[in-house]
Amino acid sequence: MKNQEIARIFSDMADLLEIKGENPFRIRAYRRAALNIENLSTDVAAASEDDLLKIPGIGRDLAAKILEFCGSGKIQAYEDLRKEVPEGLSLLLSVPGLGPKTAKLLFEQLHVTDLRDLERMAKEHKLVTLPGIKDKTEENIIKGLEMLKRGKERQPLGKVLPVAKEIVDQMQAKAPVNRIEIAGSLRRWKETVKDIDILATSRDPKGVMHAFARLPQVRDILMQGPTKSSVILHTGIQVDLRVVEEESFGAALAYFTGSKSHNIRLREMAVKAGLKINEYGIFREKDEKKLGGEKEEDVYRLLGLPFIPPELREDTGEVEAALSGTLPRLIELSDIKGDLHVHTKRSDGSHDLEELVAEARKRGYRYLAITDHSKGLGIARGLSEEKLLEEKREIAALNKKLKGFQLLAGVEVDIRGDGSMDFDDRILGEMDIVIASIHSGFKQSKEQMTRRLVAAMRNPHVSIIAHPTGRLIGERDPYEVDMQELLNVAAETGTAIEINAYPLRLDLNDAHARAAREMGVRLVISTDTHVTHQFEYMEYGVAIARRGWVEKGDVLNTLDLRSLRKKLRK
DNA sequence: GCCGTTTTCGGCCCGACTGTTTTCAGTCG
Repeated sequence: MKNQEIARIFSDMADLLEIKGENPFRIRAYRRAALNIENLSTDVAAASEDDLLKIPGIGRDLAAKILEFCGSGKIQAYEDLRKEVPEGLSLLLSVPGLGPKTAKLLFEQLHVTDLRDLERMAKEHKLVTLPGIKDKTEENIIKGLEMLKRGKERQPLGKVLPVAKEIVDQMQAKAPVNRIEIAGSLRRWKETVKDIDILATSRDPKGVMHAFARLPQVRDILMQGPTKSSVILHTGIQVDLRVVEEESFGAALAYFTGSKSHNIRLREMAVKAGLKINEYGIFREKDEKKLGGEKEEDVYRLLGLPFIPPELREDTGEVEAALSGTLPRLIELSDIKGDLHVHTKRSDGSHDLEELVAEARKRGYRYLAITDHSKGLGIARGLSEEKLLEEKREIAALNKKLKGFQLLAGVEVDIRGDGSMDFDDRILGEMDIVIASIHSGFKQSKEQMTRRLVAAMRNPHVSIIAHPTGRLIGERDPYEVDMQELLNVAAETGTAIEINAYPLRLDLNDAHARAAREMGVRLVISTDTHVTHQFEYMEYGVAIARRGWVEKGDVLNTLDLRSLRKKLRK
């Protein structure tokens, strides 16, 4: 997919245009286009001009630039811009608190062209010679540079969400808050997040701000006003807290949940309808009369829209779908009837069958697939043929004792480097469920990787492909795979693709899940549990599915056991 | 640069906080 490259170029172009002091609306058009392309579920390289024009925020000009890039590998306008604005200057924008105006000023007056120049000048106390810059601004730039060095990149959802929940708990205990909720990209369950956004209501906003700044996790206070504060935690993550009145809570929650581009769409619609939306409510334009805002639903209702769930609010077609009454009925955690990817201590898990069954029943599940690793995966104590069949017999014996719950005897069979399966068909044919996945040869070419996965899907015994790109968010990049081809063959062969709910995997990701669904590919959501508390990760998997517009009917492990067994056979 | 049951030209979301300012520009979300 060329999408990410093109998105990055458009976003870079926006930065360069901003430094040049271009028309802000033109800049916004580039940013919006970048965002929409980044979140697109289909490959722009395969799109015609007509297809491109259907993408929100893409008009004649940007469509031509995309086609130019797909044809020649570059965009002339971008190359020209880069010649005009010195390399490194757009990097200045990555310094928190330093924007395009200051960058331009620094370049024109002091000939600063990169971060090293900037740091040297700031430390030599030269920045204060510029108009509008005094000691405090210079200090803030030095601080911003330090923050940048410490790294402020996006962090995985699974690491940040528990931190956010802990802060909410502490605030509830220590601060005079009434309601308090996590908002922002965490509430949208984005797979990585840049910061934590929290919204609260209180009769004593100052008291809330005071308590917030004194939380033990706080390393640094970035700003603190009467209703809004930002801090940095010792872990380096930024937390923004906003306090509003009770009667504005819904409007503020909508505003603070974003995404930014979704909000802009709503506000544009509001303007056209003679309304105004801000974080305090929804107002009639002519007389400023407040029409609503206590509940989040008010915002959508007054625009004539059904409620749009937070996971969909990315401006990737959800507003259009809401307008035409075609929003999906998203899958919910309670729809999940069982987990189809679980390890025992026979391979690299920590529990025996009875312990896993007890934990699954506690969650209201009706079935569980036991899928230990295959023999070739020595590092995970993969099972030999004999051990696997022994486990199968044990499962059969246990099943006889269980009421209203069944175990499926399965295996997570390794797809070898040459595309062959780590067990032969005779063994695989014995199992209730066969998951195939890749654990080695991550560096192979896209063609080789795709060939391995396609070979697995064409095996009549393989019902599911697990974690199909092998990524670990923030730790290991996805391996190269032709996703379009993978999904084509999945649809053709009836092989289900897994959304792995382990928070560092979340693979399929949201965009791929959406593409899969549109192509009629069967999905499963599984936790890959090795230790029982990991069953909880199901909510992450369901969230990613929801971000991919996935409905209950798209997911096999929402079925009862009978129907599931039928669908697992090809 | 995009977009259109107000417009093919002339609009384009809205507000908090900071610092350097006597009323506002810059930055951020």
